[in-house]
Amino acid sequence: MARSTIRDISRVTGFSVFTVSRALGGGDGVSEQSREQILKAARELGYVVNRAAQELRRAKRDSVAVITASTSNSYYLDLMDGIQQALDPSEWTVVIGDVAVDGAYEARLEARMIQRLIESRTAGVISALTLQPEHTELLAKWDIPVVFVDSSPPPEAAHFPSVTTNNHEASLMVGQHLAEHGYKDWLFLVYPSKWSSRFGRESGLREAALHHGANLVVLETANDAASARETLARHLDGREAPPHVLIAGNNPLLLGAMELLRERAIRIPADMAVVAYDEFAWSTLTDPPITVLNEQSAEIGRRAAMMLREIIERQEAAERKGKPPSPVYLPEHHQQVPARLMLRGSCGCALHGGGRNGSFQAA
Amino acid sequence: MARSTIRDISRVTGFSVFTVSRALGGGDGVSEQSREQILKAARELGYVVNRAAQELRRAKRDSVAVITASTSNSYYLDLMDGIQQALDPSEWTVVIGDVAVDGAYEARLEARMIQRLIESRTAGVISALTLQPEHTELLAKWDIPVVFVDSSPPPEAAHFPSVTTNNHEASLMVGQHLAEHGYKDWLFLVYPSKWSSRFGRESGLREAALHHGANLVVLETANDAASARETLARHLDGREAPPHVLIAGNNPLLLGAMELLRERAIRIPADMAVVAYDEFAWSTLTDPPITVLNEQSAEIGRRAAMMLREIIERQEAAERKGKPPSPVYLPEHHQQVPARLMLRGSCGCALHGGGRNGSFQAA
DNA sequence: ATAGCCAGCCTAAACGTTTAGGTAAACTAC
DNA sequence: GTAGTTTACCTAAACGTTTAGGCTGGCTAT
Repeated sequence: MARSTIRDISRVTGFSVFTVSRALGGGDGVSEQSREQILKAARELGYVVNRAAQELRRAKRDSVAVITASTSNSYYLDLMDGIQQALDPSEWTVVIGDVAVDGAYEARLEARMIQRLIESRTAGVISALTLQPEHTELLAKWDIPVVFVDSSPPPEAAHFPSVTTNNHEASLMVGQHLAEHGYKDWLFLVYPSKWSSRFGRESGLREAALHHGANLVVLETANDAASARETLARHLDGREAPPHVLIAGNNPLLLGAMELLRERAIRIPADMAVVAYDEFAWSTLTDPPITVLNEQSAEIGRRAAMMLREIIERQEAAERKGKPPSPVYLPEHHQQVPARLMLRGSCGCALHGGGRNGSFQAA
Repeated sequence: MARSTIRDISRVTGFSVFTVSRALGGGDGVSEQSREQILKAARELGYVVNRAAQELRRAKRDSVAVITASTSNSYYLDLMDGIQQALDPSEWTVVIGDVAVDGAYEARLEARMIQRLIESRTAGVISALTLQPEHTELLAKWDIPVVFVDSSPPPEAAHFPSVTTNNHEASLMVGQHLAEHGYKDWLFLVYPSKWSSRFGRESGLREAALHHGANLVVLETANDAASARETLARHLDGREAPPHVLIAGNNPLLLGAMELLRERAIRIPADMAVVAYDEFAWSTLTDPPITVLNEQSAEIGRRAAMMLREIIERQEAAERKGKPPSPVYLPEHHQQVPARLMLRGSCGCALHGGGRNGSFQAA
């Protein structure tokens, strides 16, 4: 087959390479008649533009990367949905870069991913985890804007934009509800602080525990279901009775915990109540249905994507005017999205029917 | 900041552009001493290769695309895992191309995706759905190899490689089990035949129903949870009693069905048994735990990726020898992976404890 | 001492686009 | 009828790499 180039079309039609490029690109300076003739020839030759050549020549870059670790977390599916919604696929290419292997974060992969993104001159990055300081620095050096979602920028780059859940608030809400149930002995099973949402979640729970006179134990585990299960098992082995309530820091940890509780026949909520961060598809169908904090991750994704798009467009405008091409980050580029507590059976609430999906929303 | 190029390094070090390229690329023809000097300069300048320029110049392409629709199907997470395992990330870039919006397949997106893959001269494609004939033709024209997973090639391209579950076999196994329970009235809730795994699944159930003297109703729905719920609701409204057993064609359909059954307070398995295709993380924790057919999608992904890699390597070798660069597909490039039936409560089996994960495997 | 070879480096041409800058002819305004 | 503008097109130079081919000067084998 003939991998045809613009030059081939030029040869066939008799037009210059310039005219062909213009005709294909939809620019003006070509008569309608010539354009049609050129397009026809292109179709017949099976021409497809060579993106490498195109990107090399033009400054404009149109792909955006989303960096995540542990995509098995259903949180990210919604997040991606929101991002896709805000970035018209005919204009932007969204590539997702998972820096986890077997669900576990790997620093090595993060480095490789950043390198790759710079190599391909990515237009912008949405990161679902706090990147290592040297990597934000590198991206800044190459004028590639970054928006953090569900995570904060590293302290060295505090001015970088972010869209997060108001985790402290959300945890206060959780704590309030637990207190209403009368639970005094709380166990918070949580992932490492590599994922910065931990800080707000933990501080909120601490404040709530203090305020309501409850005892809070924080139990850290690696960020996957199997580790969560192991860690929780060891912890429960070391104490006489289970806590009043288990608070799972995210969806994979909840999964691991639930597997263990089922294995040990610990009844929920009779023996121990359970609440968790992260809404997920099966939450109403488990035994019992799980009370979760819904972060509206699709909304978070949508906002982050819009923010990034705006920053990139501003950057391009500045560049056209000959101004420095560094992205400009403003105070309004820090947004917080409120969360909602979805009440179901696992926290101890006795619910009759509930809404269409068997859930109530806390007032 | 200086977006430095090879030329800048050349200027700084005094070596020619050629030598710098060789030093960075790890080729020979450069003394160790010079190389170190060059690498040092590159590091100091913050040099990062421009991939567009690199790809333009060299023939070698190193990125592989996975085409899916409806990634929310947990099946695909495992599939991706398997693929990633087989393609060393330092050598290959795996990009995932979702051609669904809001979980629903869109032909428009498939066309755009194929276009994009050709534009960027992707080395190979793994497709989780039967591509449209004109698209396989287009990829063939550009000598881009394709391996189908969990789906067959279009009839026009029957010789294209594929790795699938032996769906017919698997359905016979399901049917056998349902017959053992004595169910005679089967309802198969299934996605459109755009996903070709439907054929084997349906034919197997038909054969089993015939053999065991059961009545099989096939109910088609769009491939997402919300549609499944609607479709099933309408179907149940139209009949006196629920069927003996509902067979959900995949994971999203199961989710939609379960939501409906819960809403209508149809007890499982007392009023109606449930079995489903696709293993998923929460299957043991639902109420009741779901009996599913486990297709071992990670294994399928691994095999497909290895197959694709081999085909690409063979293709490159042929090209180096001046032979035609078309990919060569062999008979052994059709593989089937057996499935396993995981027995849990929803089919009517009364299980005591089960294995560590509350499941038995059918003999 | 001569031929042959090799390591280490260079020059120059390619890869397939886009774009800056130009020209000739055809219109428009007066 | 002239000057100015617009339309439709062209030539040639980029973009940042890799690579084919060539040139040294020092080493080895005879």
